[in-house]
Amino acid sequence: MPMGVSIPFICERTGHFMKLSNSAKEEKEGIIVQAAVKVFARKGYYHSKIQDIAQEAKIAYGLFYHYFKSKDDILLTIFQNAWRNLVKEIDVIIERTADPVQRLREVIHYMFRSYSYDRNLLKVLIMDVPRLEKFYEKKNLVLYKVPYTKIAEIIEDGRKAGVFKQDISPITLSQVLMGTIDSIIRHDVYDIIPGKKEKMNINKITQRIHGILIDSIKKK
Amino acid sequence: MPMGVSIPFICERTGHFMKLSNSAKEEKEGIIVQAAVKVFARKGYYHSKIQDIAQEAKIAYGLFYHYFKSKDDILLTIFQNAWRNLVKEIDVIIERTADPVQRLREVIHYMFRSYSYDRNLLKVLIMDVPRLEKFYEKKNLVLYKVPYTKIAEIIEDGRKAGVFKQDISPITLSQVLMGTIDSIIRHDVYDIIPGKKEKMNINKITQRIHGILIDSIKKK
Amino acid sequence: MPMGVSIPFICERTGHFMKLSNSAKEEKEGIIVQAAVKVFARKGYYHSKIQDIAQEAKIAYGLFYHYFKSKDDILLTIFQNAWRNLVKEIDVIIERTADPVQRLREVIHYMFRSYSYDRNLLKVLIMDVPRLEKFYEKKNLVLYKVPYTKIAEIIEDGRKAGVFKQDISPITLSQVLMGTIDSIIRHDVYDIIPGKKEKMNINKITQRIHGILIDSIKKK
Amino acid sequence: MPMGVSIPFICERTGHFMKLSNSAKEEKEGIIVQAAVKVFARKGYYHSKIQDIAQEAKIAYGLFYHYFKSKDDILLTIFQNAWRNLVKEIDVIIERTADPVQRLREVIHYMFRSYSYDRNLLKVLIMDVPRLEKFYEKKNLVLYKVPYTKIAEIIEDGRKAGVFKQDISPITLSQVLMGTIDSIIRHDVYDIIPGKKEKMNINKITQRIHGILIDSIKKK
DNA sequence: AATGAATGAGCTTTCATTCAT
DNA sequence: GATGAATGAAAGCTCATTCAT
Repeated sequence: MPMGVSIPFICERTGHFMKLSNSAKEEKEGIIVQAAVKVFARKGYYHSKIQDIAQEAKIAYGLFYHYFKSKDDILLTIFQNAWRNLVKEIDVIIERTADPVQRLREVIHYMFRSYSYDRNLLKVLIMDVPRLEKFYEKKNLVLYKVPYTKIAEIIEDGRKAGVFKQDISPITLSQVLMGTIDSIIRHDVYDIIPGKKEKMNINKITQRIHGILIDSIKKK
Repeated sequence: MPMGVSIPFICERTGHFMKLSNSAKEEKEGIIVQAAVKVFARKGYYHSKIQDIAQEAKIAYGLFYHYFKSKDDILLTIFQNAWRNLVKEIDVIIERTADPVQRLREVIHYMFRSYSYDRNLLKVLIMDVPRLEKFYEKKNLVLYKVPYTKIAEIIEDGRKAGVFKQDISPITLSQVLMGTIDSIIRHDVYDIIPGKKEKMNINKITQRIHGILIDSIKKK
Repeated sequence: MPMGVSIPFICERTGHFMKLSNSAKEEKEGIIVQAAVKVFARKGYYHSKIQDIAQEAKIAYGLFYHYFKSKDDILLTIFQNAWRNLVKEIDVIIERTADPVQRLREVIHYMFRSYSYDRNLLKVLIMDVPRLEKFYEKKNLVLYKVPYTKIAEIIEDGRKAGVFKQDISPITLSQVLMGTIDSIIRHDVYDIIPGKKEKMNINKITQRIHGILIDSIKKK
Repeated sequence: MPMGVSIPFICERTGHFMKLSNSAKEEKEGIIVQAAVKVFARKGYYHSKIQDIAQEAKIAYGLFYHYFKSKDDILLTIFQNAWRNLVKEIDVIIERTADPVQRLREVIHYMFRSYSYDRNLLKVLIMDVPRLEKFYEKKNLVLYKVPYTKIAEIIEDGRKAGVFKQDISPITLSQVLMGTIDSIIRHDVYDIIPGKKEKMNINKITQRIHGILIDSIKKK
């Protein structure tokens, strides 16, 4: 399953991907993370200086190190926050919705909605996180795989319920879905660079992707 | 369409992605490029030093600059060579095969075959090229998009020929296909890190992906 | 005369090198100084952070600056306290004992006793104080030289009293004595690093050093 | 035995403590080492910047790292060169001179001569080397102890030959000698800081130290 | 073509010190 | 007194690139 990929990540409740915490400490942490996402997206991780992040966050750069151990550390934090939100949201969808067809639609819609909400974050997740050595530590890889597994489970549920065909491979289909979304977002991200471009039509793109997938797996 | 993506790139004739040139100059150039791919794949572009490449190629590091203008330059060269091979191969498939269903199978097979042949190159194309500023120069973006267009054309041909349904979006389906392949390879690349792992079963994975796609678009 | 050297410094009355003060302020000050000695001995002055000292003293690091002007300041304080104790103790010995031979024995014994009591302090005096710029201010150099002068006076007294030979150089002999003690302690300090090692036999080492010195200067 | 101490180190043949090598590489290395000694002596190891050394050596500071792995590395190199010269010189004296009394005189004289020749080096050895963590690696401690052992052997030889008293402790006397020299030089080094002061009278100081030592151990 | 010495901008990180609370 | 967030100067080290040989 592709990573750095079609990863929605906003928290639906807060509309934000960092916890808006009460404690001053966590609030400032959130400000710095937001700044980092912006800067990383704009210049790329390796071309971003701590100074850039500090300026964006309007803090002295020394303070960065009060909140994060290192540049790597904040990138990892970004990944973990985003991914945990994604996992949480899929869980919410599963709980709220019973129909597998509808579940998949909601997952797809959430992903595009999240991307649309903060393209920068997705760009960072796609482009920068996978080159981070620490990303490949077991703990992170385990987290990374959770959404892929959950989607496969949705499909498997549908198969058991007789809604989907019996001869499908849920895990492959999970990859097909995630890969497709990834591909679309990625392409969008690449084109974003020059700046122009109207925003993606979330409803339309969701409809289309969902249509293709369901077409391919729904019992007829 | 995802880039840095499911991009096969070996030249079927030579089994290699660099021209095996006659001139001594070009031969050495090829050796250095091969070394660079290996090093970039292992350490990532930003952690790779010219010295590392030189060592891998068994040359003095100063000599690197006789063959390439800069570190950026060689990464761009890698992208261009790979992509041109991909384009060429799709053209060959189109010329050799008329049936749209079969064409798509061959394209998919070629991509996985290429990946299987040199995982390092794919890893570099996926992970390093998209972070290179020069990649976003018009010339390169144009080249980058060609395979996506060509696959869309194959699908469009199939539609016109009445083999595929009429109400499909060829360009979206091209993205679905490329995204899926990307997703699978990417996942494989991530897992590669620890080292072990048996090679992907090319025929099986081709069959499965092709099956899903065709299932979704073929007239019944 | 070597500095940062064979300088005993405990106060015989209190068994401690800091005044055990009544005021709360001075008590906390003493705790911090003790912590600093420990940390400096372990990591060296330049590798010791205020934070380390604060942790060792179980205080917040900001509080350090309520008690000391700067990092330099506390090191200087350590030197001055230690040295004043040394001077005071030599005075006590001179007052209490008349025989020059015995006086020297007591001085030697006190020095090794002090070292044995707190190796850390000696290590700091030997290794860290002499690299402190402020140590070379006149005020401190004057203080530093006092013990050397006092020992030379003891020897000069013995010469005048006819106990020691007439053709000796008291100041040189003071250096011989201090240098010897310094040398032994220093060697001990270096070896201390790995951790093990039984404590120095104070009586034996005193006897030996005293024997050599007296042998060399006593009238026969 | 004190270290960072009374350590002569010039090579009598070349009048220099670095090998004056033929190879350009080693020559430049020597220049940088000389510069480092000068700078370390002037500002202390921790206050010396690589930039300072580079300026003193008239090189670009990046070049420093072509020749030395780190700042620590060059300090260790200084120690090792100096100490090897000291060992070598003691060997030469032992070979050239049979009489233990004379041998000791020559060792003492060599040490003061070396100090007189390059006070900076001694200052660095005394003040900076012992705070270097790597100095305490076994390899270096072994090297460090060699001169102390060799001097003890000279004394032991004299004892066996019946020139010195039978009831002496050669290793303690080695410490007495080295400690004394150390003490004198150290004191000199401290006073040097303000700048003035006439040079030490090598012959006179040698005579005096040698006299005290021999007085104490020679059979009468 | 080949070598590797030379250059120096650039970057992360550390940490003493200050200060608002 | 006590806390620790905030500041920013400082410094070690890296490494792409140039160039003399």
